[in-house]
This record gives sequence, C-alpha cells and structure tokens, in this order.
Amino acid sequence: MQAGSSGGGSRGPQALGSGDGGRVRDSKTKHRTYEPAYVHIVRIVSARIAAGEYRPGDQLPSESGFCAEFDVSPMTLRRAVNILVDRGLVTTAQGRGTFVRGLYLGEASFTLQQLTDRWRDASTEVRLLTASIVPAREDVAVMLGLGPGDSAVFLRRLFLNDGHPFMCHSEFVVYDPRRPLVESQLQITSLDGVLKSAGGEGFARARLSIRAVNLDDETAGYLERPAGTAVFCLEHTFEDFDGAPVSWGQFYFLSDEFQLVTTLGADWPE
Amino acid sequence: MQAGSSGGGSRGPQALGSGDGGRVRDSKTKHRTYEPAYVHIVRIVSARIAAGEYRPGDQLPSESGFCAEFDVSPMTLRRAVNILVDRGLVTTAQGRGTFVRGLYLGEASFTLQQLTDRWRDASTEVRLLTASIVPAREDVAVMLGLGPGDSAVFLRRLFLNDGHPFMCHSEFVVYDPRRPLVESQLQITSLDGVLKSAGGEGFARARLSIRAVNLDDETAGYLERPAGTAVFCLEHTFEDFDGAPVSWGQFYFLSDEFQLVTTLGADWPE
DNA sequence: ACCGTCAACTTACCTAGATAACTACAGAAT
DNA sequence: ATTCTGTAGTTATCTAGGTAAGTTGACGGT
Repeated sequence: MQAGSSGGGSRGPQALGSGDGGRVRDSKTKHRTYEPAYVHIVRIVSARIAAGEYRPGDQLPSESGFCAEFDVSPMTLRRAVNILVDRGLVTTAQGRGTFVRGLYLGEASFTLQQLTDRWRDASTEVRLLTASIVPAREDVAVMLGLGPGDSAVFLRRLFLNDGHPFMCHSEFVVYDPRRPLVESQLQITSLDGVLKSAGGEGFARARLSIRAVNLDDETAGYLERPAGTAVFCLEHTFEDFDGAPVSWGQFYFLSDEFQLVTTLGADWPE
Repeated sequence: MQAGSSGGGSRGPQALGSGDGGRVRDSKTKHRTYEPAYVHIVRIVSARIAAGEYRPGDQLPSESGFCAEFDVSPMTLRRAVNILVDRGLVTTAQGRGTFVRGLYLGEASFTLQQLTDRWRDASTEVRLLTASIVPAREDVAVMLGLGPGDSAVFLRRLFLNDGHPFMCHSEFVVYDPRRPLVESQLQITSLDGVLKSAGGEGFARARLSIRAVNLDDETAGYLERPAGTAVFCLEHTFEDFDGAPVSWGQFYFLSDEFQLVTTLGADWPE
C-alpha cells in the first residue's frame, strides 16, 4: 500500500525541508494546504474503517506495521492512534493490539455549536425584554446561594430571526455593585455575544442541562406558540473561581427551529 | 498579562518533585497509582486554571518555560498542551503563545452515556410490543431508500424501570432475508443491548438527532403520560458500509426521568 | 493433567534534539 | 511617513530511538 510517502525509500536526514525527497508534506503549496503526517494517517485509517476495509472487531496492523507502511516514526504513528482512540473509532489494549470498535449509541455526543452555526450569519435580532433588580425568589436564592432579602438582577431576552422569535432567555445574576458584570451584559446584542458573555472572563465553571418541557403561558406568548408546545430548556449555572454561583437561567428554544444533530462512525466531517 | 510566574517567581517545589533525582514517575508505588508525566502536567495546569491562577485571556508560560518548570522534554510537555487544547481549556497560536480560553456555551457537548448510566444496573425491563413485517409507508420508504411495495420490519419496544415505562422505541429495518439481523434484534432484552445492537457489527455510520416533541396519543398510552407531554425524541438512521440506510427509528423518552447534563470549564472529573 | 516460568510480541510512555513556520517588533532603507 | 527586512521568541511538527508493562502461548517441572 504505502499510502504514506508514496515516493518510497530514500528518507533524508530530515523530512520537512529538503526539496529533493518527495514526501507527503511536499504537497503544501507554499503555505496553503499543508497537512501534518499524523493528520494524514488519521484520515487514511478513518477512511478504511468507513469503507469497511477494517471492520468492527478486526485487529488493525500493529504499530510497527503501520510505521513501516506510512514510513513515519513510532511517535508520529502513536499520535495518530491516540486521535483515533479518543474519537472512539478504535480501542487499544496493551499487549494485544488495536481493534476497530463498533458503533455505540451511548457514546453519541451532541454540541450546542449548531445553535450558533444556525443563526450566526442570519439576521438575528436580540431584544432585551426585561432588566431589573428584584428580590430573590425562593428558588433563585437557593440556586445562587443568596440569603433571604438579597437581591438579584433579572434579565429576559428574546431572540428573533427575520422577526420570528425562536428562543427566549431568562437569567438571574447575583447583584454585586462592585462587579460591572450586569452593565456589560446589557450591551450584548447578538446571540454569539450572549453565549460568549456568560463565560467571558469572570467565570470558572458552568453546569448545563437540557430538558424537554411544555411551554408555560408567559414564555409561549413571547415565542408566539401555543402554550404546551414542546421545547428545549437549556438550564445553566455559572460559578466564579471560588465556586460560588453567579448566574442561573434558562434558554427556551423551539425544537422545530433547532435540533441537536450528530453522527457516529468513521466519516467525520472533519 | 503573563500569568506565568505571577506569584513572584518561586513556583515552589510543588511541581514535580524534581529536587535532584526525584522525578514525577518516582511517585509510582510499584504498580499502583502510576501517573504519566503528561497527565500530571495536565492536571496541574488545569487546576491552576480552575483556581483562577491563570485567568481567561492570560498567556501561559512558554513551552520552554514549562519544560524547565516541570523538568520534562519538549515532547512530553507538548503532549500535555495538546490535551489541554482539545479539552478546550487553552488555545495555542503559533508564534504568539498559549492562552487560557474563556467558557463558551456553544462548545458544550452532551452525551447519551448518561442514558445508560442511569439505567444500567437498575431493574430495567425491555418489553417487545410489536415485531412484524409491514409494507413500507411513504416516509419509511423515503428514509430507508425503498421502492413502492417494498416491505420493512417494524419493531416497537417499551422500556420500564420498576414497572414504570420511561422510554419507547419504534424502528423500521430493511427486510432482507439474507441478513439475520432481525432475529438477533429480537433477542435483545436490555437497554444496553438495544443501544449496542444497533451499531453492533454491520453498520458503518449512524445519524442521530434529538428534538423536543409533544407525545402523540399512542405513545402517550405506552408511556402512561397525558398526550402532549414534552419528551425527547431521539431519531436514528443507520447505514451500512455502502452508504445504504438499513434502519430508521425513534426513541421517545421522558424528560423528567432523564436530562442531558454537562459541565464546562476546568474541573473535569478525572 | 496441572501449574509456574519465560520469551516473544504488542502497546504505553518517554527523552533528546532538530527543523519549520508564525508573530511581533525594532531598525534600516526608501 | 512608509515600507522592507532582520531578529528574537514562540508554537508545530517530526525523527530516532529507548524503557516499561501487559498478554499470549509454549515449554518444562510437578
């Protein structure tokens, strides 16, 4: 096969520079599509798995075998294998070998990236519906670690696309005059800004959960859907570096506008 | 910025023992808690980020600086940095430095692992409600790439915990007498089995999506909830190595029994 | 038949060092 | 003032090995 350095044989003292040895990486056109060897190997092996050349359960060639095939050093190959491992495509068992894994639904992972991808370039408008200092309700006090009588800042935002609302955000922030947090939050005018602002500077950790809920009357009004419509509810809690909660809130977004999507298997869109 | 040796130089001996002959790896007690140096470094740097010692936006010490501090070779340090990068804790910019990243909601990732964790050991019962060969409906034919008049195998399963149903699964499988797929599927009696079976051997790829939907009357009956209740709908399509769809179906599961949860930031449970 | 030892193979982890490419900045040339 | 150029500092990648440790199976002793 020699998928790696097709040229063969002569390996110079050092691969990268010398213009004579025709290696994979020479395909760089000055500074455009340079691809590191380990990435190349990952792609090749992934493609073989995707094509069924290596089937689930099969044992891959040994590391030294791959080293010979691709004509790279063990370290480089090892790096490629590590990537395959934590993409979940293969398993390595010390002393036995490397094996192709089957798909396992339980390992699917979904990201919120799609949420911003969906609306990043679009004509998305962020409308600040409410911004006020309120006495903390029972649940708010619990989530933010406040005492009775303490206050919190309440924010509510509506996100629209072409005039149609698709997401609603409610948030309670600990009120701390020393922290100019709230003011900066008020400036936010983009979806991206909202998502980034939360974790901007002063936060160390976030805890997130997604549920499927029926729209309550109020939120239904904002989103212009009938009450009871099933929507996603993304709940978030942010903590500062001392572990104290700083912010708690929920995003409600319409499922017919946005779904969590992912793929499993060896054809990662890379 | 230079979060590096901010605290006034003396980072202290805490780092990696160093001393003279005392290296990280000496901490292994024969064969117990041996921890590779790069893992150790990842943990130390993560902890510093979590503690706010390195803040978002700060520039980390240079690689050679870290090499000196931890007394490891550039290669080892580089491996640690790579891990931090693809955990999303830091960014590296060639020629500029390594920087601590802030949190970004869009990068949160949720896995279905929790689904099996939640019910793996529990007294979970899988009840096969339906298993029949049916002419493919319009939508089924489209999803499975069947012609008019073709047949599909229809399966419906109900998952119960302590007698209470929490999930319902409907699936259409391409009917191929040569493939003993269906029979093996009929044997499945555990949640884990269902999740694994799908991707067991003959599948190359899976496409998954999650929506929030209102329960229809029939499914509501199975799940013993009022129609209209908001639930998660996990839709799946499996393809074989030729890219032909083989199976299509949906899991409906109750959101009050299961949520997608994750955390963001530098306190990875590890 | 059973069990322990050992060698071969494989993966896991690491070191030392070199080269390439990128960025920023200062200083020279225009 | 502007542009070019060199230099220092940074990360990115790779080579060429070596050591440690788990797995397997054959071999020999009991």
